[in-house]
Amino acid sequence: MYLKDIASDLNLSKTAVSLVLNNRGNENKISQKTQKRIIDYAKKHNYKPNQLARGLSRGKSETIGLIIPNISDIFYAKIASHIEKKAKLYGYTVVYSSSNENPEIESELIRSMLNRQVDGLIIASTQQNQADIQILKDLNFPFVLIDRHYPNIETNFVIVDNFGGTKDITQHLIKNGRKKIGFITIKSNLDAIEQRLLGYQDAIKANNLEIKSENIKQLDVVDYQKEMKQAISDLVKPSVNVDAIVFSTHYLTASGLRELKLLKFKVPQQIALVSFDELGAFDLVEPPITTSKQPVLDIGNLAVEILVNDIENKNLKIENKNVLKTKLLIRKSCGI
Amino acid sequence: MYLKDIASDLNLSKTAVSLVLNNRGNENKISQKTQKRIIDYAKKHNYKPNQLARGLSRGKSETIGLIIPNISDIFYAKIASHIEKKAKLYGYTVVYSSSNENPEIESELIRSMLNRQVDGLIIASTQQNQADIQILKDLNFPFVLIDRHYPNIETNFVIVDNFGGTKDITQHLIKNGRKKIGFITIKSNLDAIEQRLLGYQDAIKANNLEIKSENIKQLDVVDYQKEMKQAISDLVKPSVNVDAIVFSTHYLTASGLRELKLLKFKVPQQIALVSFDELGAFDLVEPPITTSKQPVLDIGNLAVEILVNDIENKNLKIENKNVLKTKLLIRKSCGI
DNA sequence: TCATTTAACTAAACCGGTTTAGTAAAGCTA
DNA sequence: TAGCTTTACTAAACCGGTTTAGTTAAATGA
Repeated sequence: MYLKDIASDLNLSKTAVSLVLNNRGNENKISQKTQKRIIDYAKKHNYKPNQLARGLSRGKSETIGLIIPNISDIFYAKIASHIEKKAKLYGYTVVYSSSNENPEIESELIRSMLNRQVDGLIIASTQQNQADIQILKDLNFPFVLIDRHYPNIETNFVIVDNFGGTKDITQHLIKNGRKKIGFITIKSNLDAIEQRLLGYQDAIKANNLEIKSENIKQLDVVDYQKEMKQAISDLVKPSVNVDAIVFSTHYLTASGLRELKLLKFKVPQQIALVSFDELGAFDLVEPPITTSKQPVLDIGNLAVEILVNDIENKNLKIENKNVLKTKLLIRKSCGI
Repeated sequence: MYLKDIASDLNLSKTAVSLVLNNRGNENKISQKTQKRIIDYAKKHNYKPNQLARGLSRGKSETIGLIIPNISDIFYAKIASHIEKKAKLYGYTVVYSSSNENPEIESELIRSMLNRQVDGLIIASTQQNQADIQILKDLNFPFVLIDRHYPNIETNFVIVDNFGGTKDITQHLIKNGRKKIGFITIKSNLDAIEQRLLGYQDAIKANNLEIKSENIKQLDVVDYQKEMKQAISDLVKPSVNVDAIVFSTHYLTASGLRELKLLKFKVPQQIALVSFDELGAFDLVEPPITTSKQPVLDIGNLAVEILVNDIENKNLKIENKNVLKTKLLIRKSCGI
């Protein structure tokens, strides 16, 4: 059932039908009687407009594109879920794609989404794609960066206080008497990862402890599972002998704990540990893991609010640069 | 840069440009020289067709719609990730939406996806929406059901052997000497959930144990966290006194273990437990949890293969009704 | 009572592609 | 050298909506 069918069935023009079904009947002086006929007929035949045709002629698709590194990472999956729910409230559908941390794929995805006429983009960027972000900005195309942003481009963003969050968990270890604290992170140019390292170092410094390079391990993003073995054994060997470890991501924490268990270490008695970011069952793990939890709900909601505001030019006074606080969840792994 | 711009810049018709850029230059006898001019010019100006216009006129969108209960459930997130990767190989983009187990939302999503001219659908249905599935079938619209299917409609599907998987883990408990085995599941009409109960019961029967209704707890899908307390205390009270519990989903397992820990039960010494389906850190939990792991990679890949085969009418002989086996991962929670 | 306004519509252009049905010119055949 | 093919294109219709610029008939005003 197409618009023209309704029109011819009711002996009306496509225009009249289109106007009425878009709630513009009154302003266009279509009589109440005719409006009712159209609406009733459309409802009766369950008419739904072809969104491609609609999008093509209006230059709008009521669709938000979401580009994230990986939908199977629970962190991004949760954000995606919140984004979807919030977007739905505003009448938008979400198209998502994963970049797998590959800037070329990200670039291709951005272009492909534009060709699909998405009305706006939410991007957790690889942070190695400044060019496309700049293009989006120059085009004045609505978009919001989440989780990662480009410090030297002025954009909307919703990120997390990685520095503060990591500083918090590190301080917490120190407060509980740990003095030789290791830090395991990934090799990465991501600002978020950099900030976590700085947060760790800042906590160490602030407490008059020494920042030792031998205490800091940077693993390959892909091969971290293999490299974890070496990293842990380096940190526990007598000459280093850390009494606590800060992990910069949830998957590193899981991997590290796995390794410590294999080596029969007592956590937290011999080695305490804390994690930046949370995994589903971190409260069930033995020992339950102290984390800085990221506010995934807020990230998703805010991103959509900013984006929709931008798309629809509502100019609600929404702060468009957001650094959200993490929440410290104290559990046993830090050795209280 | 639009098609017509290329055409006028090169003094050609839109037709010629369109044909060449769709690799149909040769069959339409466009000279090699002209083809090269077009291709070079398009590349130079980074021309990308408007997908809405393309979709509208071809009646195809190169898009697959994915409808799942909840993208933030790691099980579906993983499937979504595999679907996306596989779909990309075939040149399709994925649009997803979550139904939140609400059949009305599911129905609305199916219609909305059709209006968006998706070329095919992959649906993990609420199983309370037979009507729409039947409509899709009657329309001869390409779709594949995953995770849940409608036993009395002939459709493509990729599901998991819920019966066998649950029977396996239950048998495993029995083999290890457990005799009074509880079963905690959710109240649900889902065939998958039903099959898990039957698998549990079948294992009990096959081993000449008694199926007791007091051993079986069915919790509300939404309020399971609250009801878990009561369920566990019912199962452990002296008159029932189970020595093992089978959980029918990963989140029930997490919740149940949390409760058992609160009550200071020794798992698996006093109560062993096994889980149908896996959560990220189940190997790190204390004790590590024995599960029947679902083959998420295969579910995703197969679903896309069947769907694309269907969409493109390739008629590769792909089995279109698939019941995949789960994999038993034996860890300490079952008390070996 | 005739000009003007208003109510209630509609025809046709448009969005940016694809596709059908040609066409002009060159090449080939008899 | 007229008639048929083939080559290398193109004009215009089409996809299914939205939107602009009217049009017609009735109502109002001076």
